[in-house]
Amino acid sequence: MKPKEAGKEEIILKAARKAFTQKGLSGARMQDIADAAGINKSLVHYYFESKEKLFALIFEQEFGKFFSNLAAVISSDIPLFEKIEQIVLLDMERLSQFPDMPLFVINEVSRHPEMTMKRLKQLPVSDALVSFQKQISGEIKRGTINKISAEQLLINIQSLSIFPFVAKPMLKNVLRMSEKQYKAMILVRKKEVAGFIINAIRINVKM
Amino acid sequence: MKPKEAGKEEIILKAARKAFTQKGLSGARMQDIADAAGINKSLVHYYFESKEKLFALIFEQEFGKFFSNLAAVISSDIPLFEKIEQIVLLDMERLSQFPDMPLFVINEVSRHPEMTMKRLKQLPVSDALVSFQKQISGEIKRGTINKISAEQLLINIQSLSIFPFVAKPMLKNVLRMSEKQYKAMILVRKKEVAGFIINAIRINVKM
DNA sequence: ACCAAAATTAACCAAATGGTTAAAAAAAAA
DNA sequence: TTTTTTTTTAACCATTTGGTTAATTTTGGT
Repeated sequence: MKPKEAGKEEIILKAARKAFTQKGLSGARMQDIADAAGINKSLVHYYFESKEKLFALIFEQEFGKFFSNLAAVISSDIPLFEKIEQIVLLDMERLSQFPDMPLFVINEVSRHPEMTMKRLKQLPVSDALVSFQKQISGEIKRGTINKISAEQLLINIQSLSIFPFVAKPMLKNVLRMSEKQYKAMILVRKKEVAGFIINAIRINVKM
Repeated sequence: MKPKEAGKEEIILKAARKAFTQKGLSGARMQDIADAAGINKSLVHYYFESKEKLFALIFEQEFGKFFSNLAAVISSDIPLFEKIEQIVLLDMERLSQFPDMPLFVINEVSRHPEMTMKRLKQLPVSDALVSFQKQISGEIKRGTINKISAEQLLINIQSLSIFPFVAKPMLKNVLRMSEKQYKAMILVRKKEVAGFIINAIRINVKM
């Protein structure tokens, strides 16, 4: 019943994930991964062949997290403002759970754009954007929100959600925050970001 | 009058900057830098001693760009909405000029938070935030904007400005954008982001 | 108990890599 | 021109690193 014995593969993957997300592909060392997993380096190769293969595996997992459920929420059939709240909530939950995932994924995509194209192909985000655009155009016509494209709005939402996690050490240093203060700041964001976005696009009812 | 003969040091630095920003400290190769500069590898050491020293030099330069003028604008004595426009404009100009600077700096700060602490110490951003907070508190009391902390507002501004550059290849892939479309998207942002932020905090005058 | 298959390890290996050295070439000083 | 200093290079070197091999241990079936 110990948290141990999770299967060697799992243990190695866990160690590899930590190493790769922290130091990147070129910065991570197979020996370090083996040490962190408490096993011989050869065993890592025994299970995962090569560093590249292992990295690709980790990347695929992390990449999946990045967009999980996003397309579904974006194209779901709920009111716009509610939807914005949902997206932000989803993002924040995901990011709180995997704080160093986005920087890792962004780095890899930046360094090997071709390799990631494939995975992207089957991602329905771009399609979901179409229905999202329809909804937004409807609201604009109805005069409830200001003119904005679905693309720009989505980028704004993701920027406000993701950036504070990507730039965590930066923000902590520049704004002189302790870990506690940083977490508090994130908590405030969870509550305020959606409202911030909604305010930004909402047209106030004249009284 | 050719653009050549800019001094070997400059040439090396340029090649090093490209290598380090693209591949990171561990991913960049001294041999590649020498090749890109069209010189012998030993000459790189002759001028810059070690890889670490060279990297530190590049990092310092890039890091400087990240915050140049920011503190000054933040604590300047101009109306809030105007100031927001100024900050966004400053960010956008800077980022258009050095598109891969923020990801590079963020990565390095993430991987070596201690090392960067020093440079941060003398950065007056944190101080500038105090006067910025005063200005915001004033506006809130006057009932012109919604309640928000200077910290959160600044993070929002920087998120909306920086993230689209940090996540460029990501966005291009996910949203199926060509380089041309991406640039167009950035252009739109230059015009709209400040307004987006101002709308988000502004309290409409009742009629 | 015995044996075959799977798991695990220690010892190596070859290539890559940051760095050094000593000599040559170029530039500057005399 | 000669000498001295600076710049540049080719040849090495030591270490690191991803990966392999062969042997050992463990496991599971008979």
